[in-house]
Amino acid sequence: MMLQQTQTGRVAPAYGTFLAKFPDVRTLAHAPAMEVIQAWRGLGYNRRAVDLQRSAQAIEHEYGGVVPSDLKALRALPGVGDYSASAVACFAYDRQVPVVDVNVRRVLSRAARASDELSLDETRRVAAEWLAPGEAYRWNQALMDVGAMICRIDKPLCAQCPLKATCEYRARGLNKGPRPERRPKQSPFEGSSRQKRGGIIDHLRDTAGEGVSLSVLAKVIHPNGHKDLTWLVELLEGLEREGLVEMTPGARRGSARGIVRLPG
DNA sequence: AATTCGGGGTT
DNA sequence: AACCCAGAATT
Repeated sequence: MMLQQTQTGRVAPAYGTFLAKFPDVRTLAHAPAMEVIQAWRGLGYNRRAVDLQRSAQAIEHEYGGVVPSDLKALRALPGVGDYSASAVACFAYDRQVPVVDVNVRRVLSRAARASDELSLDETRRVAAEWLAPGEAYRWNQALMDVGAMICRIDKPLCAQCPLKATCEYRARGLNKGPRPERRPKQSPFEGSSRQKRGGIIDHLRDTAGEGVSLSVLAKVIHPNGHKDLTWLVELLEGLEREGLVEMTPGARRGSARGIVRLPG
C-alpha cells in the first residue's frame, strides 16, 4: 500500500522503519491511530495510513489475523484496489493472477498495440492472456521491472528489451505513432489545498498527542491569514471524514480556541 | 470518465 | 515549473 503511486526508492527506507514499529497485523491493528499516522511521515497520501490500519483491524476481526489470499476478500479491504489485491495474491501467495500497475500497462500497451494506450480493461485482458502459466510471480515481477528500467516512459531502451522481437512499438519506430500515454495536466502544488492538508498533518505530527488550537494551526498554515477560519474548518472536515484528525465541537464551528489533534 | 489526494526526486 | 510515481476512493 505504500507503493501506491509512490516510488520504490522512497518507500524502501520507510518500509523497514514502519515494520520495525508495527511488525505484524495484530500490533498494527491495536496501535493508536496517531502512531500509525506518525510513522507515515514523508510518504504522502496520508489516508493510506488510516486505510492500512483499518485493513489490519478487518484482518484481525474477520480473518483471524491472517491476510486473505482470495482476490475478492483482499479487494474488499479499505485502500486495497485491483492492483494491491492482485499484488498480494500473487507475490505473497503465488496465485496465478495478472498484476497490472502503471509499468505493466505501459509495457503491454507498447508491445501489443503501440498506437495509443490500452484501457485498463484491455490491459487486464492482455495481461491475463500473456501470463506465463505457473510462473505468475516471476512474470509479473519481470514485466514491472522491464517497465521501470527498460520500457521507460521517457527513454525506452529497446535494444536491451527482451520483448524487442515482437514489440509493435519497436516495429513502428519510436516516434512514428502518437505517444502511448498522456496524463491530464497537473495543477500547481504551491498554495494548493493539497499542500495545506499536508502541512496540517505535518504540524499535528510535530505536536503529538496534545493537539493544536484552530488559531495556531491557521497561523502555521497561512501565516498572514485572515480572521475568518472557515477555509481551515473546511479542510479539517475533509481530514476528519478520512479519519486523519479529530476536532472538538468548538473547532468544528470555527472557534479560534477549538482543538484539533490526530486521532488517538 | 474525471478529480482528488502528498511530496520528493528528476528533468 | 512541470512531470513522474509498483493507485484508490469519490463524484
